[in-house]
Amino acid sequence: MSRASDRAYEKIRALILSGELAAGDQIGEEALAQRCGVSRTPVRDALRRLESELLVRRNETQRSFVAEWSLDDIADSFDLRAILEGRAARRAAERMNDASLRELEAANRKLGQAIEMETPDIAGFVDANREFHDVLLAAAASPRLAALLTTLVEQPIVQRTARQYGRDALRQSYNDHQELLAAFARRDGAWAEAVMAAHVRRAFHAYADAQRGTGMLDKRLRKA
Amino acid sequence: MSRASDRAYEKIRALILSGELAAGDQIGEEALAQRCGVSRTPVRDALRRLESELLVRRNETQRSFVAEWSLDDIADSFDLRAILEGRAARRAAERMNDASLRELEAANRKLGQAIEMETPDIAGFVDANREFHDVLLAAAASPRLAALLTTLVEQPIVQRTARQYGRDALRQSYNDHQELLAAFARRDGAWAEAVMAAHVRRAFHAYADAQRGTGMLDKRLRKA
DNA sequence: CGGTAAAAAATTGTATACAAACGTTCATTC
DNA sequence: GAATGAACGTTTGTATACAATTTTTTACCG
Repeated sequence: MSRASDRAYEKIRALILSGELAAGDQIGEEALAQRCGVSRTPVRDALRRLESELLVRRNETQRSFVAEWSLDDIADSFDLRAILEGRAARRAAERMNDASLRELEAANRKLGQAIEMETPDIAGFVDANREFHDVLLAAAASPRLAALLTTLVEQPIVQRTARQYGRDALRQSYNDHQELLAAFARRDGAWAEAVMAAHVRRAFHAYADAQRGTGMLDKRLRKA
Repeated sequence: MSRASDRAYEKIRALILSGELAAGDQIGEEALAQRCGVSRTPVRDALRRLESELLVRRNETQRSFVAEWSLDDIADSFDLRAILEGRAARRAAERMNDASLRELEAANRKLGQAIEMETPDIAGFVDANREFHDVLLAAAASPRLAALLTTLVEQPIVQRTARQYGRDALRQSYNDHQELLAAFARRDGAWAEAVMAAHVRRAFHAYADAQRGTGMLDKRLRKA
């Protein structure tokens, strides 16, 4: 998409994920347009996108609000990710070729290096992790699966999760990926699916535990 | 959404699904605006929605084309539906309450009546079928699952599939639903999931067989 | 006071004008 | 004749004005 539209999307998304726009807040198009330095037209585009990603919700009369994610919502989201990423892993295993396999190995080597530094390089970890999952998704060769996962996987949540990880948890992620590689090398779809499902579910509990600790969860839906 | 925007959406969607806009055709915003009797603004909204439903594709330079669905694409779509509707059935079974159960029974009674008329009432069948699946989806209590399935289930494809069904296939659908009801009554999520997955996969093969028969499939992607 | 209705303010939807990007054609050069 | 590029027409992106709708305020009546 185009410049102004993208800028608005990124900016609004950042405002929401940083908490500057709090869950439940009403968001007016005009106000956002000024904050982003563009007109309402690209802001409307951006809001549509964010709505389809469930970061923004609209009430029955078309007003927009920052979506409120309860623990149930987050559980719901991870639940679907576990299924769909599991299926992606299965399909990838069944279709794996040597070139993709080498890319995945390289990505996980990078991931391994990031976590074994004196102090773990979380940015490097997240980066390598995304690369791994992207190559995997491409190997799964399902445009719809890719589209669904893209809207489902909130990179900021991945980041927050990763930042909660201690070195042990980071190593476990590395090991999961290594096991996935083994499953891929053997073209064992069922194995890959099971490993991936466990991988995502573990991430969910890490995230939920951390959130419970910080008391960051939304208490209750307000009237919109 | 609002009047002009909805009108454009419905109209364009109808043009695509009826084949008046053929797969691979480029679609200009201005031309569509005139055909729909609205300005480009609501047409752009509509195109965004259709793009997210994968009925419209955009090339790297933002021109829009009617998406081309190969048999692989249709298989991909049904594959995801089988997984997600299966998961919905499982969740519904685990959360089933008496009120929803009675609604589902009523919907399937209606479905049964529609297919047992002298000549089967396909419209009635499709209607009751949608009602059944809607209640089920509500009972599954997963907003994300609901959102994903809504974009995935192309009602026109459901309709085309149903029109291909003979009375036997229609009765099999009825029986599947009855079995789902039994699984729901026992709160047996695994049973419900398995029945639903089979139900959707059967629908896929019915659709694919019919398409192969009519030679309606897109041969190959053209250059965009 | 409490409640209702009308008016005012705020917000979103649509149309239109113009700007930017893209694709095509045609002339020029080698 | 093939390749390059400049000019033109087409298509999409953005801003803005105005229309339609919704929310809030205010004034009035019971």
